[in-house]
Amino acid sequence: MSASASGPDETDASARPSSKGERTRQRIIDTALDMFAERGYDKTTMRAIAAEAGVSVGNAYYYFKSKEHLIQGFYEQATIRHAELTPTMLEGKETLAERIEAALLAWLDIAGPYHAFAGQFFRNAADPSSPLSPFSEDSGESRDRDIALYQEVLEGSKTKVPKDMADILPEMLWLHQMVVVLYWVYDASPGQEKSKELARRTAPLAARVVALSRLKILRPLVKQGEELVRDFLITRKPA
Amino acid sequence: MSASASGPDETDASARPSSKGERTRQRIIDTALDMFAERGYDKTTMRAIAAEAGVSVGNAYYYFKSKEHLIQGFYEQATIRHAELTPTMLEGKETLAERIEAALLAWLDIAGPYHAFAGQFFRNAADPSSPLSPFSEDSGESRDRDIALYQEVLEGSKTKVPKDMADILPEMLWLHQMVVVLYWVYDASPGQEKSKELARRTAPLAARVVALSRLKILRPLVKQGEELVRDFLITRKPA
DNA sequence: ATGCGGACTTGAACATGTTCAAGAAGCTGC
DNA sequence: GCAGCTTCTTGAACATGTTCAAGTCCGCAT
Repeated sequence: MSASASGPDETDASARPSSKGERTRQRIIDTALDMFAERGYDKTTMRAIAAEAGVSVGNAYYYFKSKEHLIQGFYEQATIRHAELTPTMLEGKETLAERIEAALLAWLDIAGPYHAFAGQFFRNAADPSSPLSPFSEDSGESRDRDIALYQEVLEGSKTKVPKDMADILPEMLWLHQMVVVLYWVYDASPGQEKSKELARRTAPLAARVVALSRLKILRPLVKQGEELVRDFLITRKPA
Repeated sequence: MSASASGPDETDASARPSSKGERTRQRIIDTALDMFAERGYDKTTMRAIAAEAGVSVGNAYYYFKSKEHLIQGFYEQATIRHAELTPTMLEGKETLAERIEAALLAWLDIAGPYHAFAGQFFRNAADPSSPLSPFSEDSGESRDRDIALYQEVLEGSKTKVPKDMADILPEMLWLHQMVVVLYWVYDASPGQEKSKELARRTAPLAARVVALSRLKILRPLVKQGEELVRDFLITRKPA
């Protein structure tokens, strides 16, 4: 939409992997993420990032529309690593509960080092008008990658899933993860242990809910819930 | 905690209703909220607020630690009006579903005019380190007022509530409201009609869940869910 | 090689949230 | 009324995200 005439193609970060510009871009974002992790988001000024990366302030803005946009790198990196790490952790896990737990804990492990600045990160992500919101279109790629991961979580398990729920379930498990992430962001316990405990305790609950959803008495409820999710959550345009 | 030596008592906004300072404070926040509603949060500069309110910039900072803190006024005002408006709308409503719906719609009505800047508001509220977060201690008063309101919603209905759930239910309904609010913040439909529809459709679902929670098959699930909420959500210190 | 067009880079200038040292105004006990 | 204390007010100075007009560099067609 606002991909104005100037500036490199921002939607495809891996355009020409080693053109001069691409290297500069990489250097800037690497520096930025390092500094964010080290001193926090707010304490890291654009001037400092530029200086450390050996470019001018204006140059940083040539590649990233705003300071917020630098954060998108974090989100992207995190979901990629999540997608890499989870399958390993899923091996040998057969029950749905175990698998959900594994996926959640994998996320917490990956995000752990960034907890210190997660709050500031999250503040920006929560602004719907920001391209960083997990619900925004710009984050679609990262989000879809993460949702697909939960499809794997489901498919490998022995739990039978009602047909009509099958295709909204990954999205719901992703939502479950978002809730855990939300809690994590607010979690002040040492090492964010409480978040891990939350993951360990909600995972079997979620699995049980899935299993129970087949009960006859619950059918109407489940049906309505399913329609609700379909109407309000899944707003993918027809490809 | 950070209530430093200088500055007026910020925790009790209604200290001395008509002292000079209190009037100035009031003038500033009224002006600010008006301007926020009119041109949005980011577009409203502290300088503009100060000018419009007829004070200096520094003076605004004497009463409000930061621009963000001006928003707390919004949250506070909203919950107060919510508490005022809802009882009227509850009159004559007997089913739990109707009552939940009424409470939700009341909130949406009140917040409606501020939707334009709700995103920016929300961004700040989502930062856990910000005193504005609905989960933060500073917002406790407003939040508790809102939770208490859901107690009323419950008490007036004919639905029987399992004993052990009775005292966590208001908190859960408040959470339900938070979800609707979250959706509302992201809602781009004209007049935020979709949010209202969401309220209308989730209200009966919530009510039904409450009713079904008495089923024997669901007892263990409900029990665990209840403990979960108790352990992770309700962190009130012993009075 | 030369020149041209676009990709890339610069840093000063700007806008705006925030701080602070200084002062004005109001109050209280004498 | 006055001294002294607190509350309140000021506006200039500062920090930092962002913009922009002007350059520099690079690859390619001629």
